[in-house]
Amino acid sequence: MSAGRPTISDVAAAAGVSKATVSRFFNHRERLLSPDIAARVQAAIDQLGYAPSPMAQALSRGRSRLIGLVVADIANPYSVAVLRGAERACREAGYLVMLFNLGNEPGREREAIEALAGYQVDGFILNTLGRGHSVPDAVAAQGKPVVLIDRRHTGMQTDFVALDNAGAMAQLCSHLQAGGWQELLYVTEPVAGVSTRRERTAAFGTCLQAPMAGSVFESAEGDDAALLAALAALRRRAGRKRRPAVVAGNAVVTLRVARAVRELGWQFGSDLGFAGFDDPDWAPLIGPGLTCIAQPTDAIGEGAARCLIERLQGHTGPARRVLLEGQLVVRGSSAPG
Amino acid sequence: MSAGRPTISDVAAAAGVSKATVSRFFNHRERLLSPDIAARVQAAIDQLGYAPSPMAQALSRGRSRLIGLVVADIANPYSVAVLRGAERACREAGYLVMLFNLGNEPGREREAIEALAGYQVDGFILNTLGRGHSVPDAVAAQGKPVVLIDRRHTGMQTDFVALDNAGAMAQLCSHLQAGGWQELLYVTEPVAGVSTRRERTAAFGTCLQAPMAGSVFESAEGDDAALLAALAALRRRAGRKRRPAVVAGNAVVTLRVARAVRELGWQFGSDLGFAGFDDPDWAPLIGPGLTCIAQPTDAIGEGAARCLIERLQGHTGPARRVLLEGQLVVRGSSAPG
DNA sequence: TTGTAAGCGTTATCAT
DNA sequence: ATGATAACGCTTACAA
Repeated sequence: MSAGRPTISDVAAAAGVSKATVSRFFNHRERLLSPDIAARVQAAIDQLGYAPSPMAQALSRGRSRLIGLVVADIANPYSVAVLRGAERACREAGYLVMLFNLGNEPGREREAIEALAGYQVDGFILNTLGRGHSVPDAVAAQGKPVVLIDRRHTGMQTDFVALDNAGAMAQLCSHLQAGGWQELLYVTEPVAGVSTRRERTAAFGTCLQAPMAGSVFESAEGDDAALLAALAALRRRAGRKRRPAVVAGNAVVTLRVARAVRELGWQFGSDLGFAGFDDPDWAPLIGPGLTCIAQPTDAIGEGAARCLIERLQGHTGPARRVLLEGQLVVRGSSAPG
Repeated sequence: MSAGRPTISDVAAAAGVSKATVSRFFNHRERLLSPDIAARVQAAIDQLGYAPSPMAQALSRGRSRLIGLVVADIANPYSVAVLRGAERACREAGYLVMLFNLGNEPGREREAIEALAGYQVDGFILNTLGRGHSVPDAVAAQGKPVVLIDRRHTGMQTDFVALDNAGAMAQLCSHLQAGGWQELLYVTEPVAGVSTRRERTAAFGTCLQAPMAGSVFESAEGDDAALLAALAALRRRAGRKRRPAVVAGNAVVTLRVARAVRELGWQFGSDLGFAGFDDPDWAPLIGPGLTCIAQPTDAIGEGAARCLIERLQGHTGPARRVLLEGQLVVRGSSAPG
């Protein structure tokens, strides 16, 4: 009766009622419990410091009020920022988030989904690596509602929340154009199989109306020499009449570009223009400050959580696509000249 | 028999054996199961795609193979880096980590610990805010093993893993001294009640043997004007014979100092020396590069996980203090002159 | 070596 | 309005 956490039986005994009554105290108090009994139960609960076991509840109810959140890489500030928004929204709706970090290791999605499913999560929020196709299968197997963040998967008709990539790219390019930066290089992590990267790259292509010209460079980790060469080529292409600028596909790329520029001894805003996706907190400190698209990460996370919770509350209907606008933060790296 | 996940009963039925036999297949296969029966069970498992429910197992066993990890702020790269190390070590030992993020909101520790305890976590790894004293109580109430990361709590006799703060501070100061930076300012987040900050501040004091001189400035969020004033005062104090340098207490402070220096129009490495705790990935990009102490975050997380798992495996004995060495990364901000 | 049955801490369906 | 009692999916004596 006393070792470990008190159970519903302990409370029932202490209050001199049945387990069912104690359970009702938590679940249907107003509707069907007499005030004096309720008071006795309350007293027993306080005295013992009782709290229901979520695990036992989940087992019995078949629902856990747990939401499974899979992130591609917890070390990536974007993932973390989104995670924060989602976690807060879930918590406010009475759900707890169970987190699974893929650590950027490919092929762990299935493991993640199954581990989470084992804990009877009621639904999934997925910010996956985006490659491979184990995700659709694994999710389908669970038959639980899902919302995708940032990266879509072919063959999955689920809710999807992300930045408006095309709109953000248009903002970046027209801003650069207005500043007189006409020879662009879009630097992205390897595109293959990742929807976000594909979309941004495609949007970059459509932004290249005359007088703008541009090309794309895929920057892989550790491949710094190639990036240096690409930047050198960019400036050569631009010559002395057209100003060269880099558009970075995300904060990881921004860091690589900043390192490269430093190594080349160039100055942002004069030797090379810059504007990129994501707005890391160190962006104002690099050279004259880096112009960036700040993603509404909180809203993305919150939107995803909302979508999922609506589904959990029975909302049915076609898969939704929620695209949120980025905010252009102008700094010296894109100064007109 | 078929809706939702298959259960142990489904497998038992399909294999024509009892539930107990299926259970034994997972838990005591070698010791007490005949090969042919094992094969039949295996076949049924494969056919149905069965996996045991961790929740039901936890309920039945009283142990969950879950470790509760509380982090002060998931947006803080230090927390995240430690988390990664801990998570990996736990996973390799067959434990899953259940994460609770305090989001830097004071007073949520108790909530966190109780929520985690509800899921029957076998033990806790705590990287808390460090203020208040709800933590010791809440933990004691659960009677489960605990290891503290980075911040200690008075009145808790538990394992503790952290950076060797005194050693790291000594490295920073003697490095600055060697470079001729003799007038120091230690900038820290508000010290009150946070053991790490207290220890580093104290260590700074003991480093100030002649010819070194120094003082301490507590920098609060949003209080930029005061920081600017403190830096100006530092340079004034130094005069023209002694070179002034800042020691930053962590990456958050480093960011603030970098912003302030930029605003003042100073140059790191000449107008102002710098060396700080934590080595964010943008440190090489600020001015001539910022000299930093890189914390062994992976090792800290892993060490904490190991400590806890040993306790879970029955290790008993006095509370341990594991202090790990930081690594000094020298860059231009502390250049001798 | 295998099966039976009683738990683990809840909720839900009956009665009363 | 309240109390038995059977689930929920699993483990573990105890029997056989």
